[in-house]
Amino acid sequence: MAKAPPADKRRQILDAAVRVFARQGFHATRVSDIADEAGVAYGLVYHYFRSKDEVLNELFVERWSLLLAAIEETDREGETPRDKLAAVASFIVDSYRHDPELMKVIIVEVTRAANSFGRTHLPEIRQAYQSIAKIVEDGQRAGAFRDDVAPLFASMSFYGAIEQLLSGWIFDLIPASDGDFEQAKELVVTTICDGLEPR
Amino acid sequence: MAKAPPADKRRQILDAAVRVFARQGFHATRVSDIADEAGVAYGLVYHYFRSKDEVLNELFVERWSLLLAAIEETDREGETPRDKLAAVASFIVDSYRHDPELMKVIIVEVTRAANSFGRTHLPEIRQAYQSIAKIVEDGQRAGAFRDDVAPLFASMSFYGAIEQLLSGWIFDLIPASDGDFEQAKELVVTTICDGLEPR
DNA sequence: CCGGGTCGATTGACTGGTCAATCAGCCAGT
DNA sequence: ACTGGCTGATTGACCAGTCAATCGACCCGG
Repeated sequence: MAKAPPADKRRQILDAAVRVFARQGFHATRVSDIADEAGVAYGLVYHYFRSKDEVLNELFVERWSLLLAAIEETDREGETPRDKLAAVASFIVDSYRHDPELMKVIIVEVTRAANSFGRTHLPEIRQAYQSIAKIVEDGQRAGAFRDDVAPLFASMSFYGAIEQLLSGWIFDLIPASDGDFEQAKELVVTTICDGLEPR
Repeated sequence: MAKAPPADKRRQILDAAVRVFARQGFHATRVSDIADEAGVAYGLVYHYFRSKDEVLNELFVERWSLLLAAIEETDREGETPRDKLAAVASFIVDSYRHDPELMKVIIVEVTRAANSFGRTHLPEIRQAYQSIAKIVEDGQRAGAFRDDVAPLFASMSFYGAIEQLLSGWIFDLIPASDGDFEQAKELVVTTICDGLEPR
């Protein structure tokens, strides 16, 4: 059997945590729930992580750094500002489509929990808003967008609109077929960009 | 001293709870914190409320019913769909300007905590989205808005954009002068409405 | 080829601290 | 003296985090 499966218990614990956090919420899950879901002893969670918080931490940082990287790459490679915003919206929506449980945890327990857990990560979250704001600002400089709105405000609205749609899917408030995902992307980009067009 | 001040202890407790919840977050506040802040004995909180949850409950219901009423009145009295959406945006932003602590609690602890506490209130929250969606739908029927977007999606984006701006103010991510409040209202209404205009 | 030694991974019973909620009674006003 | 708003010490449950013990892979010397 060679080395056999290393079984990477650490990963196993993280994946289990996503499932349990998504199902019960962070506060309502006991560390033992994570261990049980992972099929692992209670203490092992503490072998790999300093605390329950650190598990969520790790999940957030892993995912959010991908988002930040994606936004910045988009900014570098994209053609028009509208294209860039469309790519960002697409990335976020597709992230949800690809792994709804993880995105649910990120959004519900971190991004939208800025008062409790999310407070620690405000800088990283802010970074995303600012990267998007930069896209808007460049668009203004290039004359593609009207320049009488603060880029950061536009960025917050844009991100907020997307996140609200994700919330709608997460809590079954709006339909979630493939067509719906595409329609949502288009809606957000169109409304924001048309609204930002020079008068 | 006549009847003296009835001192309405119940109200006193609710007001204190707003301050403490805003400062520390719902989970991090102990019932004794509320009692202390209200200058009242621990047990009295339980004289007026069945549980700590019920205190937050009460705060949310009080405020949210005002919002629902405002949206529906706007819908009845407003002229154009755009006017109606502008009035809704204005109401929400002014609610924050008038009582930031209360709005912080409502948003952070209920509206954006749909996984824990907010779950109970999903129906009422959903009701707001649907009332806004109705405004959009009427606009579509009247030919003021393009009709190839689901009204509920537009409604969610609209509300999400506003709520994100409130979050930005709550957590000091964006400037909050009177001018900023007005600019934000205008931004949200303009972008959403222009984006919804028939092509 | 075997005994035994090392060390990290793994286990789960246990502890300490935290709070929500209770309840037995106090006292001011009538 | 009775009633009901009011008091705050107490209790009981819960759970994050600790830790002492076991396991098992691998190595080394005889």
